[in-house]
Amino acid sequence: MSLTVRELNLHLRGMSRDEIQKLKQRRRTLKNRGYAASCRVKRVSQREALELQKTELQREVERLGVENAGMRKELEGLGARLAALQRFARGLESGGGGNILATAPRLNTASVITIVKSPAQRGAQRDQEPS
Amino acid sequence: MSLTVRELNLHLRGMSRDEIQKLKQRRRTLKNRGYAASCRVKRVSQREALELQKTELQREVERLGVENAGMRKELEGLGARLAALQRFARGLESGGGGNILATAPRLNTASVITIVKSPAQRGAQRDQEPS
DNA sequence: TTGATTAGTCAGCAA
DNA sequence: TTGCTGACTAATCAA
Repeated sequence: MSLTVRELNLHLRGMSRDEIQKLKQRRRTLKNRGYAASCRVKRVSQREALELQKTELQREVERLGVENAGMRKELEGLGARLAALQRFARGLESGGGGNILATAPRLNTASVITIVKSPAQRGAQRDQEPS
Repeated sequence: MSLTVRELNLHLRGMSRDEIQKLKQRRRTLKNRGYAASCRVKRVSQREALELQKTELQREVERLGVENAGMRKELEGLGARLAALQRFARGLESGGGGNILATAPRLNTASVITIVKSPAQRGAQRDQEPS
């Protein structure tokens, strides 16, 4: 079966035309059988590849989603801290030029420093409204 | 061909056993032809569905990636603003209890307020160090 | 019996 | 000629 045409012809000497045609057809049929088989194998492996890609993409979506949620939470926390600082700074401003100490006493300054120094994970600071 | 067995038998009266078997086989063959066809159709539509899902997932990954990059940038900006505020607050602290004005004059207070008031999209404020 | 699926066969296209 | 693929057939399995 795995002979070239030339090699095949070598073995075909001294055969009737009919026999030769029959043999060639047989050869073709056997080859076709193999082609059909590899065609099916290809079909299956392509489907599997597609499913694999799909799974990987799903994993990627999951990963990005988690990362995304984490950053959203971080942004929320930082936003709350900035808002608290903004309220504090407004207090300093509204007190007038010369009397900062009245509206922003030593204690408040320290608390701002504390807020600023704390890393990132406290959403409760949103509630620290100075009224 | 779309008759039930009962309906078929009605038309089978007065036929030789051979003819009946032949007809039944013919019926089966025709049905098989249909089954094979729908099997191929199914195979194709499943593949298309898989490809569609893959495309949608790729789009989702792209969307999440963009959203992700945006938030990362936002976090960066907020972080810079908080750091600047922290340096300012440290300046207030190190000046001692009674002399806040010396280390945090009116001008600096105003600049902090400006920083705090601006929404979110300016990365250049990192350079506004109160010194 | 019916419907689905697999493997083998042939037709027909493309390289 | 070779290789691939669609459609058909028969065999086989599950329901």
